Amino acid sequence: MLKKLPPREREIVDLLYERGDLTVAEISGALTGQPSGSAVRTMLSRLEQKGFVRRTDGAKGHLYRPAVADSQARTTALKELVRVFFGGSPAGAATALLGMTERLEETELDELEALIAQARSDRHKGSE
Amino acid sequence: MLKKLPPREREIVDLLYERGDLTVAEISGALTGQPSGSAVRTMLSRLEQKGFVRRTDGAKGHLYRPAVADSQARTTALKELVRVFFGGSPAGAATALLGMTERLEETELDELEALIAQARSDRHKGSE
DNA sequence: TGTAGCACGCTACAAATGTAGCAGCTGAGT
DNA sequence: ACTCAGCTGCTACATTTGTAGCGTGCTACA
Repeated sequence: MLKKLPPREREIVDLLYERGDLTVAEISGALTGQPSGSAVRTMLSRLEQKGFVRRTDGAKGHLYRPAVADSQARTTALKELVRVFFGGSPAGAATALLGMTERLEETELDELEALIAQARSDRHKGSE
Repeated sequence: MLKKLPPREREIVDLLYERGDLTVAEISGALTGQPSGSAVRTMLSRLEQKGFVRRTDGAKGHLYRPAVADSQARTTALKELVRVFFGGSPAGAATALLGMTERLEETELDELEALIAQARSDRHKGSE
């Protein structure tokens, strides 16, 4: 799990989830304090060792990406956050999310309402 | 920010957000691997030093709690997670949240719909 | 075909982290 | 008053993290 990673390694993995495949140079440039390529390479080796990132041979050098699929990582992270900060209530988290947003697209609102409608029907069909 | 904390310290702070005020013994008992009270005390001292936790004198020993208010910590964590895993789209995260849930309470669904309705009206009032 | 980049993998090392041992203080029971 | 139990704050120390320096190999191009 990502929580077990030290700060800098976590920062790198987060960056990879955010931006996708990146080279050492790109990572080093994006990290706070712009550490040397050497430093970043060491981190990446350790992350690879631990199984958090995978490497590909690209034209301009190696490319790195998270080893765990985005979708799975998202779900895990979300669950964890919900447990810690929202007493395990996804609805509470969703509420906070909605309240937090400055501006939502109309289509997004539609989509959410559809989701809610579906949750309602699932609920009635499920039991009780 | 919480992301800068090493794994074990992060684990402690998360626990405090999850459970509220705790004693050293309670923390030590709840952590993975049940580290000694000594170890936990050291961590807590460091966390206090760094300004992440605050201490209170309770009857059965010191009580520890997060220094940053829950509401603020929640928002920060949520924003971060949305940025890293959902391309900065809160609606996307909310969708994932809804889809993830096994069962939602009727009242929660109502609340969410109300939130959405309000977001709509805010949106129309705001501009365009 | 020499040489100026790049990018890479080691090696090294200071600082931070994770953990526990120990001695002291305080309150309750005898 | 004596002692035991529970907590506390140091101190110490092995391991892990974070960072950089080097020497090497491979292009591309003067």
